[in-house]
Formats: sequence, structure tokens, C-alpha cells
Amino acid sequence: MSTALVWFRRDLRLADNPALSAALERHEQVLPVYIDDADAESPWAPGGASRWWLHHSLASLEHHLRALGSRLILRRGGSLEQLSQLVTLTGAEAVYWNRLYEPAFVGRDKHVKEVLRESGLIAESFNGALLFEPWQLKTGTGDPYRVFSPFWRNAQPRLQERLANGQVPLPAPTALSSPGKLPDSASLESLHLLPRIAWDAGFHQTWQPGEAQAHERLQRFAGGPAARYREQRDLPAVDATSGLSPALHFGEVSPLQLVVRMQRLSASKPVAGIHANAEWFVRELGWREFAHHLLFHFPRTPEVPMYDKFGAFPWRARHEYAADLSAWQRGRTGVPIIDAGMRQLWRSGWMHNRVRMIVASFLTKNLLIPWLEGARWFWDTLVDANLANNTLGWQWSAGCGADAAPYFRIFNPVLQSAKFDADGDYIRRWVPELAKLSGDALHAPWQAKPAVLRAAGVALGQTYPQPIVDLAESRARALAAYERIKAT
DNA sequence: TGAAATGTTGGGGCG
DNA sequence: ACGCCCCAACATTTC
Repeated sequence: MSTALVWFRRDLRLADNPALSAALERHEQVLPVYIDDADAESPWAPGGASRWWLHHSLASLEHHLRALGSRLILRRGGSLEQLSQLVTLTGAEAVYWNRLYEPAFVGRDKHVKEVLRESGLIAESFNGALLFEPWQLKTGTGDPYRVFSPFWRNAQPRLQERLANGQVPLPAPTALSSPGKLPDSASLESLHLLPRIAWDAGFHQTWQPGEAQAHERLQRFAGGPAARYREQRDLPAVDATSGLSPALHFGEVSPLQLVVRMQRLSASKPVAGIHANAEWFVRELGWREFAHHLLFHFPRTPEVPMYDKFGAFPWRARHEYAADLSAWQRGRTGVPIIDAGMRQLWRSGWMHNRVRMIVASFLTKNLLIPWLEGARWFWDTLVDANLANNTLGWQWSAGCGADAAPYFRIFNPVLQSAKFDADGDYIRRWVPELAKLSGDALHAPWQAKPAVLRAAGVALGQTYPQPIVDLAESRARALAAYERIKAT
């Protein structure tokens, strides 16, 4: 009997899983494995929210595998060491996995592949996470892209062509036969993925990790919000986005599955503008592709600005900004849209993308706090924390990255709030102490008449903070700071 | 996937 | 009637 290991990492699904499909095609027995390899992940080991998701997603995968008559073997320790042990124990002759693109994993996986092959095994990796491998797309001069528009101009038609040629996701296996004698598995609890203090209470109300739940969410999205995606995706009070970012991060769904679902939707639904809406959603997947493309080709960007001149940017010093950073993290800045976003993040492990841009602009420009502080906080608190997307997002917001917002593009959080949360429903939901305010007073309570505040039971400095910065002053300060590095 | 300052235009009030 | 001015509305430029 020929046996293969399938090394699951961030492809926690059975359907459209190229490594799993290859193993099933070529071998009689397949052993699914997950390894908790903490050492390999530094300095971007998954944060608390991400680990919470991982715990439940692994439990879900194990459940699905058992339904097929299989198991998920959990191991702790070095990846190569654990794989080698499992190969010996099972007599496996092959190891398959789907690729990761973070700098910490690219090198490790290459080494694992080499060593396994040297010992006479089949070791093969697949693309299960991206529509395009980062090395597949190149500019006319053969360089990696640094600007999204030309990147997508190249990628999008190629994607269309593949769909037109009938590419579809791989089916999920209906049965999975494992070796008779299974190696020992660590318990899920022994991986200590859940937080020690129960700050995850709000997560359960919002999220159900797992492949089946991801498809339910996709179904819900395709059945309604997708048709209004382009107009409503920027409104944080409306449930207009797919909410699939964590599922995509952990590979509970593949981008190809989403693209094909959107294609089916455009083709089937006689709703005006459905095509443009579906296309816009796919374009957002394009940003995800672009982020992975950049991370692969510029592996230092999680810590270092893409453009050197930003190395000299006059950020405030830690001792100057410590209190402001803490206020931002806790949602106590005194600017309602900022506080609503930061509290949504803390409570639910997620923040609407429009609000991510607003809070990022506020941190880096109004507060002049280094973008890496924001990136680290998001990393620890987002259930969808993803190094490629997080890095792109923060460098874009700070203005120091590829295809970044120009440095002078400073969001005015009050205007953004009035524009995208016009009725204030989002603020009221997450900042309940302001719930009785409305209109301009809700978006900028410090400008409201005292009587209005009193009537709403708001006492600035007591029930809700005074703003920690003056928006106009800090805008000018940021422009002056950027002016200093402009020429160099 | 900005905001604010500055410039331009044209309707209407008014002497 | 006419010119002047104000200013909203929109466009362009600048940060």
C-alpha cells in the first residue's frame, strides 16, 4: 500500500485542495497532518485572535476528516523533524503540501523539500492559496509589479481566459483512507491556541470558523450583498462585505472558489449591474493577490518601508506617543469613528476595511505614530491577520509602500465618518455612550453645543474622552513632517 | 480608496 | 437698465 502525508498549513479545507487531491490520486492511503511549528514563525507568530480562529478551524477540519473515515494528526515541534518521524512511522513515500509565501516559510519549506527528496521521498508543493503564483506575473521589463493597476490589467484577462477555458475548483474527496495504524496525535488543547484570559467572548457571536461555515457565508453573500457590493462595501454599518477574510487566510475557501462563484452569479442573476458588482469583488481578491506578490518579491516590507526615504521620517518617539497609542488601541481617542473601529476590532476580532483605512491614517498621520505599531496591534487582534495584506495595508496608509496613498492624502476622520456612516449607526453600535447623539454632534462631539451634549447624557472628559489631538493642527504637523523627507 | 485652498462662473440682489 | 458685488456651486490646484 502506498502512503502519502498531506501537510496541512493554511489550507484547512477538503475541497479545491490541490495537495490533497494529488495525494489521493497517486496513493492508496493518505495521512493528514498539521504541525504547530512555533519556532519557524518568528517574528510574526500568529497573534491571539488568529490562534483562536486556528483552534476552531482545526477542530472543524478534524471533524470533516473523521466524517470521511480519516483523522487529522496534530504535532508540535520542528516541521522537518515531525514530518520525518511521521514518514518513518507510516512508511509513507510522499509528502504533499500547498505553498505559503511569507519570507519565514519560503526558506523553511524549500529546505524541507530538499531534505525529503535527498532521502528518496517524493516531496511536492502546490498552489492552493493564490490565483497566480507571485513569479507568474511580471512587468514588461521582467520586474515584479509595484503598482496595482498594471498588475491587475495583466492578471484580470488571464484569469478570465482560465475561466473561459473551463477551469473549476477541485471537488472535495468523498472518502479518504488512512493507514490502519495511526501515529500518535497531540490533542488540540495541548497546542494552547485559545487565549488564557477569555477575551474571545465576542468572537463566537460573530464568527464560526470552518470550511462548511465559510461556504455558508459565501452563500449568504452571493444571495444578497454581492449584488450591491460596489455601492455598499464602504458602509461599515451595513453588512455588505463577504466577511470571508479569515476563511481566506486559513484556506477554508480558495480564491478560485470565490471567483467561480461570482462568475456563476453574474451569469445567472438578471439583476442590473450584477456583473460590475461581482467584478469589483473579484478585484478585491486582486488586491490580495497583489499583496502576496509584493511580500514574496519584497520580503523585508513587513518591517521596513518599501521606499528608503521613509527611513528618515520623523515619527514621534515611543515615550512621546505611548499614551496616545494606548488610547488608540483601547478606542479612547475621543474621535467617535476611530473609537468605534478600534472597539469593533477588540470585541469581534475584525474591522470594516473602510474603517481600517481611517484608523490607520489617524494613527500614522494625526498621531505620527510609526505604522509598525499599528501593524503589530492589528496582527495580534485581527482574526484575519495576514502578513501580506497587513503589510500592504499599513504601508499604503502610511504612504511609504508600493502604490501607496500619496503622503499628503490625510483622511479627516470627521468627514469620513459623515460620508460613510452618515446615520451614525456604526458609531452608535460600538460607542454606546454616544448613542443619543445624532448628526454632526455624533461625528464630532467636541464641536457640539453644551446643551446638545447634556441632553444626550454626554459629559466630555467624563463619559467620553475629549479628542486626544486637534485634527487641523495634527494634519498640518503631518504635512510638515512629510515635507522634511520629500526631497531626499 | 482625500481635504483644503484657491479659482471660476453665473444668478440674483441692489443701488 | 445697468453695473457691481455677493456667494453658492462647481472646477482646479495644492498640500
